[in-house]
Amino acid sequence: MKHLILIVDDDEDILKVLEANLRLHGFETFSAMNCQEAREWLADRIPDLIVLDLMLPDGDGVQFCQELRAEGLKVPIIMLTARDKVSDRVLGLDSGADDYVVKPFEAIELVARIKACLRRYEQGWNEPLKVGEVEIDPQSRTVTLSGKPVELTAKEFDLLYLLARNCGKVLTREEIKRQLWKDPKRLYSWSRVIDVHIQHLRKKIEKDSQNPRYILTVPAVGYKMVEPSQETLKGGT
Amino acid sequence: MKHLILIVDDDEDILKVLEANLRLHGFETFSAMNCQEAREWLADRIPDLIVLDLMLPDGDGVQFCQELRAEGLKVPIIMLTARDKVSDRVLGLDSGADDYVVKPFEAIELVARIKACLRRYEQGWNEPLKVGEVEIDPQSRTVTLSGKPVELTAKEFDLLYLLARNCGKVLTREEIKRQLWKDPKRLYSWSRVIDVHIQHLRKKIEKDSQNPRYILTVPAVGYKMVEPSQETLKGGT
DNA sequence: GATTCATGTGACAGATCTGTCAGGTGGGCA
DNA sequence: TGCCCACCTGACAGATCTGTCACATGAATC
Repeated sequence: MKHLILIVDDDEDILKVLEANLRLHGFETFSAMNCQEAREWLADRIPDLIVLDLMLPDGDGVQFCQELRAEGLKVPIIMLTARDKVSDRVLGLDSGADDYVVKPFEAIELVARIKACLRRYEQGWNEPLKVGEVEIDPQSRTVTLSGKPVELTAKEFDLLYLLARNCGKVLTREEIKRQLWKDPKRLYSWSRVIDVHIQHLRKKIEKDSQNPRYILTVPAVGYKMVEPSQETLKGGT
Repeated sequence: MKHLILIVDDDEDILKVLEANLRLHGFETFSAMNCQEAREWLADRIPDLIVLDLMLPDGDGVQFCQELRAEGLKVPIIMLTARDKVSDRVLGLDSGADDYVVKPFEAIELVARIKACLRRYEQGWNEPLKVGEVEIDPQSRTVTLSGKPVELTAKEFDLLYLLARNCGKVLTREEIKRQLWKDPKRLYSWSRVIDVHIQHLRKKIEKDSQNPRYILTVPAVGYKMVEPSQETLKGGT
C-alpha cells in the first residue's frame, strides 16, 4: 500500500535528507548512486515514482530518463536540477520527465510535488475498467461480474487489474512478476504463483474455468485478457 | 527472453570488460576474436545485436559489416573505432552499421547505445503485419484470416511472422533455423521440422494446402510468403 | 519408363508447459 | 498465544507441442 520511491542521486547528503523526509511522509524509498545502479534495480521491480538527479557520475539524467521512457516505463519521473543547469530540454519536459525541482530546494516542496505527481499518475490507475461483463473499480477495489459482486483477494485483484489494463496484449510471467511483486528477490523464478492466482481468478470470474473466455493462456508466452467474442458469450456450455 | 549480443574484437581486455558489463545488464554474450570466428558462429544462429571492432586481425570491420548486410543480416551492428580512424565510411554509416562508438569509451555508453539500437530494431518486431487476407499481430500473438481468428502454436506463429516479415523474399531452411532456434545445436541439420511446421501452417491458413497461395515452396531453396495475386484469390481450386 | 532427388504427409514419442493440489509460512487479530 | 487467512512453494499428472521418422508423392533427368 505504501508508495515506493526510487531516488537516483550521487550526493549522499541529499540522499539522506530525502530518504528521511520521504519516509516521514509514509513513503518507502530506495536509493541509487548512479544510472547503472538504478538500471539494475529497475530490472527487478517497478517503483511508483522516480526522483532523478540531472547530473550523474555515469551519465546524463535527461538521457537516462529518455531511455527509461523508451523502454516503456510509465511511472512519474521528477528531475532534480541546479538552477543554472535548467536546460530547455528539461524545461520543455520533452525529456519524458513529469516535473522538475530546482536545487537547492526545500524537502517539503519535493514531497508536495511527489504527491501531486502520484495523484495525477494514479488517476490512470484509478480508472474503472470494463472488459466484457467484468467491471473493475480500483477506487473501491471491487469487481462485479454481470453486475454481481465478486470477492477477490488483494493479489487476485491486482493481477486482474493489470491484465485488464493490458487487455488484448500478452503479458509474460516475467512482466507480471515485475509489476506485482515489489520485492521479486523473494519469488523463485520457477514458482507457480502466477499460474495459481490465474486459476483462482478464473474460478471466480469465468463461467467455465476450463474454457476461459476472459483470461486466456498463450502457451509458451504468458497470459492475456480479452474482450470475449459474441459467440463465446452466448454459447456458455 | 534475454538478448543475445555477439562481440567481435581481438583485444581480450576489452572483451572481458564488455562481457562483464553486458551480462550485468541482463544480456547474454558471445565473443569472437576475428571475422572467421564470427562467421562460423553466425552460421549457426543470429544474435539480437553485434558489436564489431573496426580493426580485426583477419579483415576490415567495415568490409565485414558490408558482407553481413549483403547476406541479408538485419540485426543492428555497432562499430567500435579509434578516434583517429573514424573514416567517412563509418561516419556516413553507409557501411551498414547502425551506430558507432569511439574508443576509448565508457562501457556504460556502449550499453546505452546497445539498448537504443535494440529498441529501434524491436519496434519492427512488434508491428502487426498484413499479407493478403492474413493479419498477424505480435502484441496479442493472434492471427486472423479474412477476419476470422486462426489458432496457431508458438512455433507456428513465430514461423509465420518470420515469413511475413520477409514477404516476397525466399528464406532458406538454414536462415529459418537460425532465426527460430537460438540453440541450433539441438537440431539435426537434416531435420524436417521446418517442412512439417510449414505444412501445419498451410493447413491452417491456406484454402487448398495443396495449392498454397501464401506460403510457396521454392524448390531446392526454401520457402517464401507472398501477397497472393488476384487470379489465385478468385480461382480458389 | 526407371531413377533420383526434394518435398509432402501422418504417426509417434519425448520434451515441455500448464493446471492442480497439498502442505508450509507468516502476518493480522482477538 | 493461537487461530485464520492469504500467499507461496514444490511436486505431479495430464495436455499440448515439437522433433523425428518412415513412407508417399511428384518433378526432373536420362
